[in-house]
Amino acid sequence: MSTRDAIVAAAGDLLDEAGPEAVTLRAVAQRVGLSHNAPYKHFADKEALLAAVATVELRRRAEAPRPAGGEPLATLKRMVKDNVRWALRHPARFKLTFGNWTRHDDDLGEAAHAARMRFVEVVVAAQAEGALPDGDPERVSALLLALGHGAADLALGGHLSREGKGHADPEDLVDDLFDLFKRAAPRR
Amino acid sequence: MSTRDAIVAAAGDLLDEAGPEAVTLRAVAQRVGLSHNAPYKHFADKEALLAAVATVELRRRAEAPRPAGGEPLATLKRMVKDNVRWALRHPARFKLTFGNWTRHDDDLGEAAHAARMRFVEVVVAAQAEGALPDGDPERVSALLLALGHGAADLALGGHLSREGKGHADPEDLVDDLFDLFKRAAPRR
DNA sequence: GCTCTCCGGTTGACATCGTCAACCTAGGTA
DNA sequence: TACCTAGGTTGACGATGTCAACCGGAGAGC
Repeated sequence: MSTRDAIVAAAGDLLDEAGPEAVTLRAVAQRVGLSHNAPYKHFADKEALLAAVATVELRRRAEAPRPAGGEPLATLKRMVKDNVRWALRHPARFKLTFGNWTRHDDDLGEAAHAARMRFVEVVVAAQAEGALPDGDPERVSALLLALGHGAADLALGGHLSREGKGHADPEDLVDDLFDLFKRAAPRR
Repeated sequence: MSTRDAIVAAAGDLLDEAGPEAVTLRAVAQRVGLSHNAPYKHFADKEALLAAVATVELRRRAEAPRPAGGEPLATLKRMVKDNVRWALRHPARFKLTFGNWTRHDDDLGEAAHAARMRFVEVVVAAQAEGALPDGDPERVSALLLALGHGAADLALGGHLSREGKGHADPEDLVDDLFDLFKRAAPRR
């Protein structure tokens, strides 16, 4: 593993273990056993390092093998719920990945695009079965991703309904959306 | 206007004009014409000040009068799109409001609850007309809010489909969701 | 074999930021 | 009159991102 990769990994670990505010260049460098300025030999600045962390995270999630069997619609639902669960389990990585980038990063953009494309493929398959409305598959895919993203983000902020009456888990909202699809499907 | 309110307003203005990283306690204090430590006489720490900014923002949005006429479903769609447009026009305020709160703030929690309740009311009306599926109105409302939130957040991060083929505005996704509602409505 | 040049590393400094402690002062209260 | 307190000030501190300067060693070119 290159030193650069070690720095990225250390930053990711720190993120998980101690939250975003603990991810300081000095702490990262120390964890790798280097001096506080070593990261600057591999990254232009802190944001570039964080972009690398987000990129490996997106790639890891996109490259994980999917059990391709079963109905496309069920697979799709599983994928969206997977996204939601990932966000809830690793809030810091989730918020970093989809967070505040002040510059464009080519690698990150490409990794994000690849991750999206995995959804589009399954949407196409589901449309072929008549299980999803026709229309641009990228747009249908965006609808799914947006709902999952929003549900997870609101849940993390405590902005879903309070406990008790009317309380909704983010995964429940995914179920609701897929129920809508079923009831609106071209062939039922 | 109390000094406290002036500080909150100054922080909000800075947020709009120069982005989140420009909102430093010193800059806020200077804009109000006070010394760099004056905010501590009104807020426990920076996060408490930011929570106050988010609270007034939520209250302002919740208290804005709605043109109550027309079909509830159309009103609802307008409200969701309003949220999306607000997020796109004021990304910093949007991200602050729904962002990373490490502590609970009573005022902020209540303001957020009130804002949600405005949606629930309209959902109830739409359900009474059969324009929305039955089921817990808070949960249907959460579905709407989550989609709008997710669509706006992804759009801000450039995570919706690229320009050109398959490109989807966040408002388009709201339209798509309401189309689903129409096709799945109990009475069409 | 000698020299030169980078690549990756180090040390030290700097401005800025959030925060704390101490002090000050005017106005209301006992 | 004496006192307390709300709101303000100054000055300091440690942490952080970043910059500049230095440094050693592995190759490339002669």
